[in-house]
Amino acid sequence: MYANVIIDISHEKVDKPFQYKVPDKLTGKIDIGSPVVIPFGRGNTTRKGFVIELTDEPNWDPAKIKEIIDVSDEVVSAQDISMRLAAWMKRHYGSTMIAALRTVLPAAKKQNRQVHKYISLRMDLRQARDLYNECVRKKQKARERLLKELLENPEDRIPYEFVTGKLNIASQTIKALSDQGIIKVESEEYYRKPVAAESSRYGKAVLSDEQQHIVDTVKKDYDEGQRNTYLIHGITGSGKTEVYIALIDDVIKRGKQAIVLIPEIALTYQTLMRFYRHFGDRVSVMNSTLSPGEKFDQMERARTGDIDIIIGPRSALFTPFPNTGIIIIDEEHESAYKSETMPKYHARETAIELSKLLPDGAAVVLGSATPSLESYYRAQTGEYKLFELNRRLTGGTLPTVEIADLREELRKGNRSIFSLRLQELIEDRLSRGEQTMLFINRRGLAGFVSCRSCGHVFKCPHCDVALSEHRGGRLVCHYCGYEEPVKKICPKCSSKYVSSFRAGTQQIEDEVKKFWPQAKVLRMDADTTRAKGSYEKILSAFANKEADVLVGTQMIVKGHDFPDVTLVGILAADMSLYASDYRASERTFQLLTQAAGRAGRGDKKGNVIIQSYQPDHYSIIAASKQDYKEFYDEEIAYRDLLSYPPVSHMMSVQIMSKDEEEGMAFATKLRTLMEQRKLEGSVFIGPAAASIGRINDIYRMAVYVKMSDYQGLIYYKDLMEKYIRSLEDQGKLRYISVQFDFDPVNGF
DNA sequence: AGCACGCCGACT
DNA sequence: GTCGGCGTGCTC
Repeated sequence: MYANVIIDISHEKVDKPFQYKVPDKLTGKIDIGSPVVIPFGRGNTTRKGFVIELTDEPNWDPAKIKEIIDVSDEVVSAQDISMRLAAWMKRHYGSTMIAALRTVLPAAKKQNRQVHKYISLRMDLRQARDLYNECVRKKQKARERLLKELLENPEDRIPYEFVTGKLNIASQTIKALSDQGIIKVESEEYYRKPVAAESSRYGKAVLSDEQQHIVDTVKKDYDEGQRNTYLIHGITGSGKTEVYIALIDDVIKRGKQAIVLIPEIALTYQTLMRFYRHFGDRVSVMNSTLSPGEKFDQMERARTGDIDIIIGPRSALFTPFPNTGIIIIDEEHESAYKSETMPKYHARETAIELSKLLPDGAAVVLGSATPSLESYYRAQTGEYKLFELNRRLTGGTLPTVEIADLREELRKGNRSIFSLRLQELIEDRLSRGEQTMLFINRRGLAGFVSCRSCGHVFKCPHCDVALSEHRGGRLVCHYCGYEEPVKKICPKCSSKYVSSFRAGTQQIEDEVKKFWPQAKVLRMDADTTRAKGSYEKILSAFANKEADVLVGTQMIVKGHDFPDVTLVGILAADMSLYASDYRASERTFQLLTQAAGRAGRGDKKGNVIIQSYQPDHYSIIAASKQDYKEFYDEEIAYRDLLSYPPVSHMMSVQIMSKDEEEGMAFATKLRTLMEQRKLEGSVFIGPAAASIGRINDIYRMAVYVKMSDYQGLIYYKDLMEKYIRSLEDQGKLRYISVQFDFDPVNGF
């Protein structure tokens, strides 16, 4: 048995695996991710390393392979935990160890180290000049070069990297000179701080009874040694952020640190500032706009105790705090918490695993106004502790929500995108100088086909998902591969208004201008926000009342309160319902609830119009009532019936191939492989073309496995991985790649 | 990174 | 000869 080990030193040249023999006495004690003590280098100095792979075959001259000395127990450093977490991610999500390590370990630290070392002269110039001459005479070239540089700039400190790099002087030489008292090596830490913090700290917010109850419970559990996962189901404006801050305060008092995950930094700027005002410069932010160097600096600041709190996207989970005490995941239902690249990890599950790996454990707090089915389900089963925050603290009354039946509109002869009721209300708001938001739900616009007369949607007879129209006039199911030709006439009501519904923000903008030429309209979508800063610019223009109407996609429903918005129109609420995956209803409900929450944030009463072709769909009805529980009960019954997550588990085996037929044949082969070793209670679906069947001329297809036992899915994954590896070793799998996605959130 | 090896000039 | 500094290359 051999183990591939990476050495615990951070330098490019040893940043690769080294192979060691696993001695008999250690077999079984060593696993992927284990910290081990190994002899290294000519002098066989003992070093710490981490096992990243175990194999039977040596791929190095066996005579040269040394033995692992021992498993390194004890002192659980931040790095040990990262390694274990990476190993867990590899097992749990089916990626390579290298990919897992890359995700878990801080980004490359090549340029711009956080610690700057400087070299300066430690003697007066005359002495130095004598020494220099002596070096010239003795032909001690390295010393000569360094002294020359120092003599030319006697006032300056020379950067260490310049000396070792440009001047090519070995570290030993520098050390010798330093030991002899000729030069001085100083190190100076500096960090790039992405946001200049306001140092003023605000006093404690007064918490409501509901809020205080959460804080007290979590504290009490913590004192009793319990490390739980909590779900806070709190409507918008119910004060989740104050609860987070109070919990963090407590954790910091205990000498521990806090990780706060948020979906996208740009969208929660206001929340961010609340943290800054409370914690001052003890808090730092990570986001995608930071350079790798800046990101690394934040990691370093965390490691060295310069900060106690990090706020950032899912990758902030891997912040190497010495002693993390709490992990908070805000807006936990957001799909951004699921990685789309290998390893396809979910921040929520990974946070919980991390809390278990931490030597003293950590509390995990999830918060959302519309929790994911996963979390609410686990709260129901008792796995998480559930808290409800039902009162709006910020005041403002809940808006009146009406559903406009678009089938009815068509019957009345209204073919415009706006229902009569919406037209009436827009007119009213324009006359009163109040603002309107028009929201178009474009998610999952894969080209579903519906009857505009009766609302009938063409669905797969086997899977209960909408069929998508593919070029060539066929309707295709992405789950099982079922196909049928596009029909010109609705099979239900014989109407000929059968069409795929496609409407963009541009169209809506034009339409508004046509109806109300006097209205000033702003548009926000992927096109208008491409330029840097344009997102904020549009939102602040709208906040300053430079426009009457804001038209946009889902990006307008998050963050930012507009007190003068008293009307929200959701133009095609069912758009996301027919996305061809099982989370369509959940996403629709979440989007509608959020969009509706935009109206009436000030003291004026708000209205919301939800336009839909399917006004009796439970996710639309529940959203109009702002009733989460009603939605949850319906949805969980559906998931249960069809064995979808969270009731069961699902693995998507994603095959990418240059050749369509070859890829399909391979997908079929994988299914057969699993069927030969079929486990009780597992169901196979596919292979079928992925919802995006081809990207960059690579064909994509998927096989799905549903099973209530997650470990069973891992068993299948290991089986396929082994098979794929054996093919790769024979060089037979050059144009096909396979990835696994467990409990997928984003369609493939 | 850290270490050893081989090379080279300087000094005894 | 030997000593000490320097540069290079390797580490399973």
